Amino acid sequence: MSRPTGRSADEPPARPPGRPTMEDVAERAGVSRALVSLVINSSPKVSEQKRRRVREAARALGYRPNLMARSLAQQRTRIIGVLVNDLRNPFFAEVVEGIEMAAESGEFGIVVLNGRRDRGRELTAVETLVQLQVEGLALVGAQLDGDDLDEITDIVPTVVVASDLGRPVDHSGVDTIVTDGRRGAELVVEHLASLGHERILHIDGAGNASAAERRQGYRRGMEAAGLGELADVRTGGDDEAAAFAAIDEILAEPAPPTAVFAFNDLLAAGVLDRLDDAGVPVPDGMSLVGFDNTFIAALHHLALTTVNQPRLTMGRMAVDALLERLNDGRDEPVRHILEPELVVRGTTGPPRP
Amino acid sequence: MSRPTGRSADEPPARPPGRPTMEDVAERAGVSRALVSLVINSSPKVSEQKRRRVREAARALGYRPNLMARSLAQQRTRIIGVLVNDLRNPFFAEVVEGIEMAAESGEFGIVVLNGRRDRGRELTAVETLVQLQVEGLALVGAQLDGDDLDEITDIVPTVVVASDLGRPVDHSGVDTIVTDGRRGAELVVEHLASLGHERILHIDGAGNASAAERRQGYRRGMEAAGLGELADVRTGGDDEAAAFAAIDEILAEPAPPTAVFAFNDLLAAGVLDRLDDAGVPVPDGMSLVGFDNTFIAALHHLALTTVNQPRLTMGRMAVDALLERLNDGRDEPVRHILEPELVVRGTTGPPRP
DNA sequence: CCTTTGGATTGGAGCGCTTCAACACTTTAT
DNA sequence: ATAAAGTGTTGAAGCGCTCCAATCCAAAGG
Repeated sequence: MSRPTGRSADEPPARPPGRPTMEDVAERAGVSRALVSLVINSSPKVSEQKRRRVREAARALGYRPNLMARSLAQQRTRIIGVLVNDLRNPFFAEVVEGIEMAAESGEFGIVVLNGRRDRGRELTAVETLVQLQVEGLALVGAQLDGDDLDEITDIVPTVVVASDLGRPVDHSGVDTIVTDGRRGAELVVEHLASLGHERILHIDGAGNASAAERRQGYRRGMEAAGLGELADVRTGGDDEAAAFAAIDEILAEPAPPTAVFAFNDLLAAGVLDRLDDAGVPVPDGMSLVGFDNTFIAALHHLALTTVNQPRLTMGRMAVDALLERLNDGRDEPVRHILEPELVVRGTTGPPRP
Repeated sequence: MSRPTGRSADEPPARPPGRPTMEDVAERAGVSRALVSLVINSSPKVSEQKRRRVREAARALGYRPNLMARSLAQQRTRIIGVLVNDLRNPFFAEVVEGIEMAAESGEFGIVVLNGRRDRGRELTAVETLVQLQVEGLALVGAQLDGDDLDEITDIVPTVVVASDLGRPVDHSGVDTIVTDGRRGAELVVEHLASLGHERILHIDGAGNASAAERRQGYRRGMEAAGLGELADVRTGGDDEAAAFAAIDEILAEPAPPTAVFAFNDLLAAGVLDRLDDAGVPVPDGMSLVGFDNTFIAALHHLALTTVNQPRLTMGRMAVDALLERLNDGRDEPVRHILEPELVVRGTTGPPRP
């Protein structure tokens, strides 16, 4: 009575809509679904003969495993979620590349979501990633703060790259990979001061994640150089456009600065453009320093003095931090603070006498 | 039948590891799993009272729906997969932003995978996206050709952006959004020729997806200008470094060109650097044109003459094309060919007499 | 009073896969 | 010969969710 392959007239062959599933492959190869699964996952305990038959059937049908189903059954996704502040900023794009490369060699995939400089979007993006069941979360230059992450971090290991949650007190689930922005800013001021500059202005990153740190470094540097009361910070942002207003303002003043330290390279490029418009020569009329050492700074025609951050390394370290938690079970937070490096190019020189 | 170690018979439900599921929420709210599902999907047919109780329970437990499970059950993901040639190229990054924005307003999410200029990686990336069950596929500047996509395109609607599969003959599942690269290149040559240049060299994009088209446009332009036999193409690539060798070669020749048309802005920036190294003034000693009109070209210190491509628009159109297939059931291919626009800046001028 | 109606709720059958205990068969040890 | 110890293979129980048909219950209609 029980015919195994009893497909009688009342049951149509059934290739309704949809792609072939494991079931289809199994049927075509004349084996069980379980065996197909073993073959797909290249288990060693499958006879060469069946393995071939299954492979053959899979190819013939154009079978592709359904990652969603697999993840669900397996209770893991092997995906690292990446939230990036702004993909248009080459600095972040390169950090992400570093993350991607490292993830790849750790057998993980990544899913990148772009916050597009909007904190609200960052929040929903993180939520999406968590719901996607990512096994680790890398926040690149995120503007989110500790409170936003409170709930998240004890659900999924998190690493914050190229920005900082500030006091990492109660966030034992969060690792941090940053370049020391304070120190970087100090280096900048030291450099400018040693060239003889006194009126050194900082155009900051406004609410940007690393802005506070660099501001602080700037202030400290000014004080250390005995220029404490000349310290002057203007609100900028994180792209070229943000620089314009600040520069216009400065140039209209009675005693403009002789040097400008911009929050990042993009901003510095904007400053450079605006100074150009105004006919102020750089560095003779004004010295200028950026931050990040993106490829833009290296362009000979800009030759921007800046502060280097090792982007690929940061990306790699971020993934390593995650993998240590995932694979080795580490559960205390780590903080890697990388040394920034001043890169002197052509936009800085002694002030005009 | 001895059972070595195991859960005792009176084992309480426990909260093993793992996040709360719908089941947990249902239990806490004293309702069925189905009802919780309805609430989560904001179905109108739920009493206000139960809705509140479920919401409450969900919040208390920190419940987050599992997107994998949902997609599996629902048989759809609402995800558009994006494969991008190179995230470090601001041009592609902006196209992706356009895609992301459009997808968002169409209630789709996107997953971006980076090919990192490697065709093999592109292939596996596409495979991954398909397995992820994306509902649409956007290939941005991909190097893949028709054969690679043969199987893919009748599984999932595909749109090729900013590159071209060439003859779209048998690929009725593929839409195309491109700027007319041939025309763009012609515009460049026209511009240079009208300035009086004759020895106009093209440093191409090597195997890059849009390279052939621009090469062709260059050749046509040269012929149209009566400069056909002066046409000269050198192998470049798609980043700054690729330009160096070509420039060194050119400058060593007896009769170097008076103008260079580079495959894209990045390459042009490399050319500019190298010319700078060699002490060749631009545009007086050499005119230079890029392609893409990325923000780099707009920097005053480069002021690169280039060809604009409407990146955000391209991204939007790509998503629209996909949505037309997904939502409206269109099934013939469309090809949108956008008009390129020459942007004249400071790197082009008449040749030195 | 019973039936009808319709809104609110629920049971249960999947979605495509993994996984594990159990089962056939060898092969080897006893 | 039988028991023990492998090999391959498979049935079936999930993974967390959706969704349809069935059920329940009150209010309305006859």
